[in-house]
Amino acid sequence: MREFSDEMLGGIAARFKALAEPMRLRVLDVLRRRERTVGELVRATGANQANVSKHLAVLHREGFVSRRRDGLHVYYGVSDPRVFELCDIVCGELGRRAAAQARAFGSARTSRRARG
Amino acid sequence: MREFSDEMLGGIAARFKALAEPMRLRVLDVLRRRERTVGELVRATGANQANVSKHLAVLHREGFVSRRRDGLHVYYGVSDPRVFELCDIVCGELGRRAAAQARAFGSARTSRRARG
DNA sequence: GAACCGTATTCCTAGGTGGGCATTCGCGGC
DNA sequence: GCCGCGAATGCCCACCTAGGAATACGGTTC
Repeated sequence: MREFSDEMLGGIAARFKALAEPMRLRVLDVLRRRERTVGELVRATGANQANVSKHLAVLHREGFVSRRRDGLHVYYGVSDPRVFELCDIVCGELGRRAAAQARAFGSARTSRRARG
Repeated sequence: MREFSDEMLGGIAARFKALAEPMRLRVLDVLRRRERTVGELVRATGANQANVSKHLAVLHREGFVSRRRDGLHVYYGVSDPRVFELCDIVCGELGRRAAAQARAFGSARTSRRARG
């Protein structure tokens, strides 16, 4: 009567784990607009080259980014834009929770407008 | 020029991390249909009571499940059904990748149909 | 082919975390 | 109050992993 099998749970968890890292999310965020070389990502994120490569390997293994070699450079891109849907859903809830907290803390001042 | 601030990245990553665990996903899966007590979840998941409680604490901290006390029992429920959207998106990609792999492995037999 | 550039990989360490166990807490029954 | 039940917490251990430094790999240029 389960919706997900054990194997599926493992696979889903593995993909979530790939996203459960601020630096990897930042990499994806940088890739949002267009594909980038590893060097560009290093500059954009502030992390060192080895780490960026490792994070990219994880994202690639889980199918979030694509890889393309061009001479000395390797270009990475978002292979499925739905990953941003994931972030938006998570982020939306985050925003709602923050708003709820704000209402709770500042209820005397903002309660009317907050829920109005 | 970033879409997400550092703070947001941390929050998003924290929520993904809460989902990056097969046992927690299984708990959510059990809660999909209706709310349950901790004891019911223990029986349904096969994990021991302490672990289930700890996983529920994580899910609760990140806002995925709600809590309701009723006498000796504590009922947990899914506080935002969108969490299943997250799983479905991730799972859908998983399915597409599996299908692609199946095509790759079975190319001798299916290559004509697979790649046209 | 030697030097060079960009990228990937390896080794290491410190910190985080799931699981098991024992204990404590919250609440109701007696 | 004491006991019993369900749930939460603390402690421990094994494992994993992000990050840093050094090194290896791949490809281009001369």
